[in-house]
Amino acid sequence: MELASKYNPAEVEGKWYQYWLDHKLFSSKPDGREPYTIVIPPPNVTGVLHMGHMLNNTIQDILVRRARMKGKNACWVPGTDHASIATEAKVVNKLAQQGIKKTDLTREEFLKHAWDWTEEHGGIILKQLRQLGASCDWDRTAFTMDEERSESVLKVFVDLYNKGLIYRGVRMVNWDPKALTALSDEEVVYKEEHSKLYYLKYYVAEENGTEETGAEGEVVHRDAEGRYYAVVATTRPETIMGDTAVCINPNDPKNRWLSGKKVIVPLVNRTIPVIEDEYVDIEFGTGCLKVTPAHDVNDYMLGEKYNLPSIDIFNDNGTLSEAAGLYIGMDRFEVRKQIETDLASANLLEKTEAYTNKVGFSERTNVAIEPKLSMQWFLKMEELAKPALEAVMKDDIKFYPAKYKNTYKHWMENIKDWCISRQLWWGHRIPAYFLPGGDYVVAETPEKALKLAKEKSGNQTLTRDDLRQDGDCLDTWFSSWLWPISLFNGINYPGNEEINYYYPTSDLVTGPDIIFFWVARMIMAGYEYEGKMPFRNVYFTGIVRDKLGRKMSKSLGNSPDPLELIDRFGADGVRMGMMLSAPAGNDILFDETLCEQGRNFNNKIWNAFRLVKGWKVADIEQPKYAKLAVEWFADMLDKVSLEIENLFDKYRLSEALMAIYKLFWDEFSSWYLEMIKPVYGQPIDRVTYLQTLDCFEILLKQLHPFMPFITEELWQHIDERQENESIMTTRLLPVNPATYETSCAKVKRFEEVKEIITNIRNVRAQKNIAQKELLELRVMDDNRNLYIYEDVVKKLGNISSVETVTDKPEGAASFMVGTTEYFIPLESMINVEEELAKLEADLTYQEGFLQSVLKKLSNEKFVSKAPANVIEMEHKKQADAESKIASLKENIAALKKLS
RNA sequence: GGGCGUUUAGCUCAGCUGGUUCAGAGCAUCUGCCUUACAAGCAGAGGGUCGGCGGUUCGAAUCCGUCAACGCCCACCA
Repeated sequence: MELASKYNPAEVEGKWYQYWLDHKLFSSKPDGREPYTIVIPPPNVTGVLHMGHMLNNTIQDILVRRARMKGKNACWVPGTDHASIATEAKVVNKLAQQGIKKTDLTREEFLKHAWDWTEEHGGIILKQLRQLGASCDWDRTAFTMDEERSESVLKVFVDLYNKGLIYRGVRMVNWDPKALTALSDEEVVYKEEHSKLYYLKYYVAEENGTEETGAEGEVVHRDAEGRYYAVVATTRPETIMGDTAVCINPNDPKNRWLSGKKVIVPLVNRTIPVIEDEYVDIEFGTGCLKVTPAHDVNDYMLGEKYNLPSIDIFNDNGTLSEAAGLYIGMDRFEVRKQIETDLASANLLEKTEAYTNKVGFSERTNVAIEPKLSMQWFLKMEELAKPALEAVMKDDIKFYPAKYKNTYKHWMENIKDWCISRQLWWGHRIPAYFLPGGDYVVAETPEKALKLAKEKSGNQTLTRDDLRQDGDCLDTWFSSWLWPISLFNGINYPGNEEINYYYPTSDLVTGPDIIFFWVARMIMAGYEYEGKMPFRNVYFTGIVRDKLGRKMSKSLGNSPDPLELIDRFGADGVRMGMMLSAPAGNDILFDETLCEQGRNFNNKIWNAFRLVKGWKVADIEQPKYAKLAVEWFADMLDKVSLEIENLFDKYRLSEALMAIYKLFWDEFSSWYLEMIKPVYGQPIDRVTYLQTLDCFEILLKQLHPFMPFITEELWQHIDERQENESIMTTRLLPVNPATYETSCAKVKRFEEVKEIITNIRNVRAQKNIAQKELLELRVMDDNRNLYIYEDVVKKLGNISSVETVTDKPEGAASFMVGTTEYFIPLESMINVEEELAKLEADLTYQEGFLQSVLKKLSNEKFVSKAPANVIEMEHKKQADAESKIASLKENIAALKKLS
């Protein structure tokens, strides 16, 4: 077989992916095996693959492929999310480009556009995942708005409503004036903004003068004409039209004089009361707070408490409404500028100050959130949260890394009701139907609703047309929180075979940014609807950043195109590049050189394979060095395999990969293959050859979860394979922990041999002696290891003979491994001075080391308090150092005689 | 404002319940090699006061306190 000297991923990746698909190797059906299930975090249906997906899905694929090879029935369920607000925004934009306004369309027309868009762009991302090698069971591909999922969502809504957990009411919500919808608290991101603090004058109304001023500590304002006024600090002067009170703290002496007064809203000239509440911070601004119940969450609370009127001065799109009386139709931020000038010219603006505050922005549309009173649907969370919190705290569900338990706990303990309605069209429409009188019923279908409506109203003549369905949609997360259940139809057909088999799923791999949006809610839904956790482990990935630590973003242009990376480095190379530096929960600083490293590794594997397969095989006796090598490597494989096992158990995937990387590159390629390599042109013995292929196969299996394509390609070439066979379906056999200790011991023993060889190479390098030139090796005393591995040392060191000596040879380079001394006779090639300097440096070090050990041992406290084994260790160090010093001194003396 | 986390080699990170010659790995760097598997490579080498200070201990990268820098999450100071 001829293989190119460089691995070409493009040639094999497509071929094998198709092969896997053709043979249904990703598909899963319930059977007698232990299930291993992952549900994909559904990407937005119209999304495009980015580096975050690459990381996330690579991890999932590694876990799934490994589980499959461990003999589990692995099922990775793919799908997409309708992403209500994001997709609707995209569709609105696209329509706008065609000159179509959403408001000009009926709901049905708009949804037609949205579905068209979804069909056109939807699922691209899933196709892209195939290039990465994702081993999803594609036959199970789902969509949060497909029939089964939609049905589940409505069922759950009705159920929660009937349980009294869903209610409808007018509340202060986060309003997105661009998307024209309410948002949940989680969809609001707070950013610091440099703005101004405006100090406004609120004149005291004439009718109730100010005669009782003058008390200690009061701060009273009067203008040139002697009129009294209060000063109110605000960051939002444009909301004064909605003011219905001014509030002071009853314990604030500065503002005592305002108690019981009425004041006049600037420009608006409305007279409003001064109320008192301890909510007001005495130290902030002037200690006077303007109260705008319709446009601030806290003011709303005050309004409720003191029964204040509420004036909604904004339209839904953030312009001022008729109710404002002024600036009608102007945008809120325009008004802020305008009103500043108007207030100033009316002499109602005392001053402004620079001020930095936090402003909420819509996560999706990035416009400033407007707190707004509106009628919305809410889900009560308190009861749902209890079992969900406990599950994580008790580690029934494990978080990796565990630090997110804290974050989770804090949120769950302070959970607020979830605003689940959105004023959007793209999504699951709320199954509430209004009767002509304003009453409503909640049911999964219009038919059921009609039946209920008749019962509720007692009016049997009602028809479908008399019922008006609520126009709102449900929050996207109201469907995704059911994902692990709805994918197996557990809501529609409780207790069906699939849900019983696959649920709870095994691992969830996702980003910590959606821990509340999604993870927490899935846990709640899991306990509510299945009585069980939705997954056993949650692996939180980090955020992919560029090498400067910046988030990858379109606007910065620092996000590489994943598909282009795959073209350049191969899917396996990119996968490896991502995994090499992605410990759970840590952000990964992505650098293309990581992919390069991945590609290089692929090439290394490729070439190692080329070497082995290039040998001629003969039925000759197995050389001793080869036999030793095979035995050693078997131990090495055992040792590392168990270590990898343990790392996987702890989800330390990048470390597991590194362990395999070193195993393959350093141990297998650099040591093992060099050991067994036959002399050029000579054949290899059959025994070693076959054993080497066995080792190679095990290595490929260990590598396969990380690098599926190249491992499949080479595995197919190891032997004659049947059509339908795949490395995917081979088993990764467990390591026997009982033999681990002995394997480790043997591996360690061989490390000494490696050290001897390295030292020989060093001598060659220093003396400029070519590898071809044969050398001799002398050992000071009987060394069992050397004796056992003599043939290996001879081969790799190119040593003609190894002899044990009792006297130090003269004119030889020397080195020590452990406490044993080795010599390489070189006669004339020895530079005495150089050699002396080296030995003396070593001697100085050893003496210093001995001193520190002796100091420790002469410390009475140490000797009396440290455990025996530690003291013993120190004694051994002492003895070793002393023996080294003795032989170094001898060598130095001998050398000096020579010079 | 509260909470959490991080700080170890030029870079990215390991280092679990203190104790092997414990200061590590990969990458990068440097030196020598185009040695017929691989220059996307081979053989070697150098490099860190473990963020600062203080404490506990026979012994601290590891435990405690404190300070500093950075990051993340939460929170109604207009």
